[in-house]
Parts: sequence; structure tokens; C-alpha cells
Amino acid sequence: MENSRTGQGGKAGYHHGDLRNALIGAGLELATDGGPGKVVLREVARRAGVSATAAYRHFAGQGELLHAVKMEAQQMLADAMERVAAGLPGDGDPGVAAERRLVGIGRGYVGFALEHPGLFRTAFHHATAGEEEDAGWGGVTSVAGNPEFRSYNMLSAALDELLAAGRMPAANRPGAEAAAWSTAHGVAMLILDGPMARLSQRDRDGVIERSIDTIVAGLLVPREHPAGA
Amino acid sequence: MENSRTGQGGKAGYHHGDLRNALIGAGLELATDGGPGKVVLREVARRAGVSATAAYRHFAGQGELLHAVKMEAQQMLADAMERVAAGLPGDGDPGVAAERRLVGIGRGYVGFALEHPGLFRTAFHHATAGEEEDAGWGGVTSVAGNPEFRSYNMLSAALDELLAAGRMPAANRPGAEAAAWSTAHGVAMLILDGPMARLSQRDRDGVIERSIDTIVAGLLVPREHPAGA
DNA sequence: AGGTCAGTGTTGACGTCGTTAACATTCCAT
DNA sequence: ATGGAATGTTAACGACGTCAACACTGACCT
Repeated sequence: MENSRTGQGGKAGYHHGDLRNALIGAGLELATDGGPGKVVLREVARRAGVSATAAYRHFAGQGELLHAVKMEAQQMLADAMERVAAGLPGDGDPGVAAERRLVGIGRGYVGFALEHPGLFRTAFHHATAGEEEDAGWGGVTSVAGNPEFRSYNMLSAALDELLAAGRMPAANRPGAEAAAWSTAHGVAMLILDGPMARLSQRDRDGVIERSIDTIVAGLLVPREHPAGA
Repeated sequence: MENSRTGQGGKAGYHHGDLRNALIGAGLELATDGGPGKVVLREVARRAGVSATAAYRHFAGQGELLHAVKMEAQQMLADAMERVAAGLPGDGDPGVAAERRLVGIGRGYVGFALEHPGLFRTAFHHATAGEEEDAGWGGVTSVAGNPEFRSYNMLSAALDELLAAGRMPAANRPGAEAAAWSTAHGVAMLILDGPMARLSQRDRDGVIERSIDTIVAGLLVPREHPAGA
């Protein structure tokens, strides 16, 4: 990471020196334990050792501040996925390796969500009307070409390899990112805030594995496709 | 439903007569356009034509009010799924019918989410620390036996039929609810608040169909299962 | 060097929100 | 009819987001 968000970079004078990053950092702290709702402008400013209104020199309002925190949370999620995928053995068979990678990415995604629920919820927080026009994610199409959206691109690459290795029927390729991402996102959300919230650790893990296995199986098996898609 | 939430049931005197339901009704209005964040106690009371503090005679605070609204939103979601499933042709082949029902339930789920984003977000809203102890959903195990959780039970029943009709390998049955639900929930969420937010109507529909088809294919195809599950 | 001015931070105030305490009205059981 | 439980009201507090007005700092221009 290039930013010195954690460092007490600036001197202690009237001018902070790195206030914008300090605010985002404090916001991340709050988001980490408490989710998006806890990212309160006044408290963020307090933690940065600055008056509340100072934040307005760097953000249009708390909506924009929260948005910045949200973007950062998204980056952290992508980092987590990348780390998991990087630590995987490069098997001899490229098809097997690709499948392993796909599963790994999914595990990393859900793992991040369970380890950092507040950040995960923040990364997908929906701005209430009036908060901030949410240019958070682009469309999938624009995402595809955008180097920023690493999470999407990692997934895409793994699927491409699966196809290239002949493990996935070509007809299954289009829209595969959406299906895979949806399942991972869904398990995470349902465990976090939904009907599976009270599962034991063991059951959670089982559900996660089962869901990932199922969607991967669905991606790999040949099937008829309706006309048009 | 037995409650007269919409009717102006009570007389217009000092005592409202049906305030609790009136408050929930107003809360649902706010949630419908604006999501959980817009369910503001004072505004809810205002809409019910009553002072803000009157709400405290019926709810411990805005957290509990929001919780009640959340429960109602969950019921509406289940209703929507039920309606879709009910309107499906009962094919001759029970296996085909079951699969159709499964797909229909998924479409109903996602359809509700896209038609009523505010209500859907409210149904899965996570109470920020301090708001309300979220006994919203039971665990999946307790859900299974609880007649209240119609959405889960509908899904479960469809899967059972699929198994009974011999269209799904028995080894795939355990955890199938979680996988199916996860995918549906995931697409909905990703379209609502995630990276697929800017898709065209056409692309959305394609993504939804593709995701549902994929998870169903994964549920139906025989595969090896790791020991232990 | 001295002056100026954009950038950055501060104070004070306003309106809204959730919540509590104290008080008022109405309903119902006796 | 009456007394208490249920239900609603007003007044006030502290926290929040935001705005307007003011203050400090530093970099640039002569």
C-alpha cells in the first residue's frame, strides 16, 4: 500500500498534514467493528483529533466520507482474495489448478466476509437516497476492463483458464462470473445477516463448501442452454 | 393476514385504537422507498398522526420498531415467492415440475428484490450494535421445523420432490437449500447494491437466469463428495 | 523581507433524531 | 362511580449532520 493512512504522518500543528487519509483510517476502524452505520462523521473527526467541520475541507459530507471508506473496504476484500489465490499450489494439470483457484477465490471471499463483517457490509453498503450518488462499482462490462476491479478480474481469469483447459464447456462461459460471484456473495450475506446467522462454526463451513462445490459443478457440467442467452 | 394494518381501524380520539399496526404500516411505507435507513421513529409517528413518544408504548425503541417492519418485509418476500410458485403449471412429470418450481421460487425471490429493493434490504437489514438483538431468523435447523419460515420450507419441499423424483442424487441433498438460497440471494444483492448495479434490464435478466440455471445444474449433476460432509 | 491569499482548521449555531421524565386522558373492572 | 392500567402528550437532553463566520499557516510574488 502506498498511502500512509496508519502513520501519524503530519506534525501536530494547526494543520494536520494528512487529514483526509487520517479520516478514512478512522472511518475504517469504525466500519470494522460496527459496519457502515457506525461511520459517524463527528466520531471520525474526534478520532483524528480534529473538529467535526474540518472533515468538510476534504469531503462534501459524511456520505462522501463513507463512500471513501467503502471503496477502501472493497480494496481490502480484493486483497484478501488475492492473498488466498496466491498461496495455492500450482498443480501440474492446469485444469485442476484453475478449479482449485476458483474454489480458493470463493473461500477467500467468504472468509473475508466472516472475518471482517463490518468491512464486508461497508463494502456493499447501499447509500440511502440523498447520501451519495453511488458510483461505487461500474457495470460488469466496464468492470471487466477496469484494472481497479481486481476481484472481478481474478474471477474472470480463473474462469478463462478453466475454459482453456477444457474443463468447462464453452457454452457455460458467458455469465459465469455472475453465477460464481452470486453464490459466494449469497452465502456470506446469509451467514452474516440472514437465516444462517446462528449456525455453528462447523455447519457454517459445511454450508460454504457445499455451496461453492455446487456452483462449480454447475459451471463445469455440460447442459442445454435456452436460445438467446 | 389477520391484522388491519391498512384500515384506519380506530376512532379518531385520544386513543388511536390500532397504533402498533399503524406504526408498522407507516414504517413499511418508508422502508419501501428508502430502505431500512429511512425508517425513522419520529417520521413514522408523524405519519400515524401521533406524537413521537407514543411509539414507546408499543416498541422499546426505534430498533424494535424497525425489527417489526423487518419481520413484515420477510413475510412479504415469502408471499411473493409463494405466489410465483403457485402459478406454475403442474407438469405430468413430477421431476420436471419440481425443477420448474425450484426455478420459479428463485425467480420469485430475485423478482421481489428488484421490484421492492427497499423492502428486500429491510428484510435483511443487520441491526447495528445496540439497536436490537436480532432474533430475526432462527438457525437453519430451527427454521426447518418452524412453520413461520415459509420461504425456507417452500425451498426445502421443492428439493425434496426433486430427490423423490430421482432427478437429484441423494448425496447432493444435504445443504442444497443453502446453496440454492445463496445463489438467489447473491444475484439479488449484487444487482441491487453491487457490481451489477448498472446492468441493462436485458443483461440483468440474463444474469439472473444464468445464475439460477447454473446452481440448479450443480444440484442435479452427480459428483464426488468429500468425506465428512 | 513583507504582503497577500488560497488552503485548512475552529467556534457557534440550527434543525433533526432517539430517548427519558413527568404529566394527561381514556378505558375497563370492580 | 371510581380507581388503576393502558395509552398518549409536552418538555427537555445529548448526539448527529451541516452551515456560516472567523482564524491560523504557509507558499508565492514582488
